[in-house]
Amino acid sequence: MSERDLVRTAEEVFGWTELRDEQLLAMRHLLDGRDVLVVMPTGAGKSAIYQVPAILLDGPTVVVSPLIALQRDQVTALRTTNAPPAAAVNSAQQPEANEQAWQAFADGTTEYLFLSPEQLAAGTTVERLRQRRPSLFVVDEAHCVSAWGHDFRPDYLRLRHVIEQLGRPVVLALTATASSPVRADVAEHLGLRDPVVIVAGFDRPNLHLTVRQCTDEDDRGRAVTEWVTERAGPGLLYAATRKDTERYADELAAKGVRAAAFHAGMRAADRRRVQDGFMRGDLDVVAATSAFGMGIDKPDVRFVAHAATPGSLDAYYQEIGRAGRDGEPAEVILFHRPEDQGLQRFLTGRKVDRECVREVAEAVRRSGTTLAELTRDHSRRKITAIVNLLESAGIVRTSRDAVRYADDAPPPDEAVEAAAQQAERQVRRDRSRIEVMREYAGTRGCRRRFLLGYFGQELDGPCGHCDRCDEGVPGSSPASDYPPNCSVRHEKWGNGVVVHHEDDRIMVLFDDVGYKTLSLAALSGTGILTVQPRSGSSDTE
DNA sequence: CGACAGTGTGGTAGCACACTGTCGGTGCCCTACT
Repeated sequence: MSERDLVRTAEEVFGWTELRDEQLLAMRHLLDGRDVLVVMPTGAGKSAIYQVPAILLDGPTVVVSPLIALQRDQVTALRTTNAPPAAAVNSAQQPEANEQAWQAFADGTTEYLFLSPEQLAAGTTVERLRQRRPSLFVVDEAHCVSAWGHDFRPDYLRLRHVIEQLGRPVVLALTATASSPVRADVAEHLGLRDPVVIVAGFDRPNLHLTVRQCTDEDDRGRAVTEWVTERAGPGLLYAATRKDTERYADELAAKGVRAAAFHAGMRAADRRRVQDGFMRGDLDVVAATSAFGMGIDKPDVRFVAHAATPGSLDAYYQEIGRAGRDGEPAEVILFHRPEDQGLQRFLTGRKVDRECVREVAEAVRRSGTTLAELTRDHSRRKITAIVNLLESAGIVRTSRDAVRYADDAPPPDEAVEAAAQQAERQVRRDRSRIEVMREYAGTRGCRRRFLLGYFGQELDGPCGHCDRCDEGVPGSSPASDYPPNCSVRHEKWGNGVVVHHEDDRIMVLFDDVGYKTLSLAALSGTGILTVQPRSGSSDTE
């Protein structure tokens, strides 16, 4: 099969006369049987990347998507084309509708089957998929593997086993944002084999970036309300807590702004009404927690303001990426307080219950067991998190529902220690990502260069379109012994990669301890940090 | 870790201040209740 087949199918079936280079490249690799990780903004045509090859590959395509609403949208969109039938199986449908979908899938009528990751927890689901030997396995919003996997969304972490059980179809992972460690997480958790990584569209030159420092909470509240009130919408205001979203929505409404709150604690009907109102243009501003936005593709969002600092630049980039999709100018502003880190530290600071880890490890070692068996005395979430932890520390192996002790694993006493260390490493990495947000807020250089550097994309000069550039930042990047993207080794922190440099300091991502900022003056002539020879990379950016 | 609400303390009036406790984000699924 050739590029011509792809182009012809795209036109005849979907009516697309033009494909972007990156889309075509990804499609070609899929047809060649390579696993592919695609990082592109929403609206850049990620869905097309599996929709077209799915038709040319022999066998159905399974799409795992985290939100039922997204699945519905995709199925509806496919029905407006000449593509073969698509179906979804999820809890929002009547059992009869699900059974019908399975029947059509078993008959071979269905080409695209959409599932939520939780559906795959049932052994019968995997068995039904296996019988049709899917040729393509798609994971949408793949960053959820990294962002949510550890306790909130454990089923995402089991995807790799499902993929194995299905006889390793070609895997396509799709995400709108992923810094290099998140990319590595995605590849690892999904068990991708030597994936082709395709990154496109990170730089969004029409977004003007600003950070405003706030001294106390009242000061910030006033500044945020005032700033938003002065702007013409539509716009998004992200806050840290549900209560804050409601407070801001009320305050804005009192000033005549058509504003509404949005968070996961609201009734489904209210959420729907807010979302539809915003899409239609009946609302100027939605004040939301991070619950708002996944799958939202409104082209004319004119600003994204943050009344609190998110826990990582990945999350921040994802949220600001909802501004200015139409390419017209849009404003992005962060109202920063160092105290925001308190909440983020709390949210990442889950403590390991060593006693419970020991119980689980011993139970598994005695006889091997199942998740269901283990969750009798504790919550499923807690047990799944512990099993995930033990697995990532190499103590236990899981397959489908069964858990067994690894042959080469140490006894439970040592295992608990290893698991605790693994968890601490995770916390250190999460916390270092919080630090990066502070660095971004405090950087004296060009904001866009900082942002893109974090995602591994270099910007030659200052962007000329952020608050720092408006103030006149130092011209070009200073010559450095540690250029961006170079591999380094630190005496204490081990191996890492330089992700950002300013005139007097650099930021390095270390494999073990996460992001660290180092003063160049303190490093000078000490040999603490040495440049390592470069290894190959398949990234195309 | 920090914000905020509720309670306690000091010195003898209402109020300022300190201390204590609680809460804080993302979605599916299944079951029990209206």
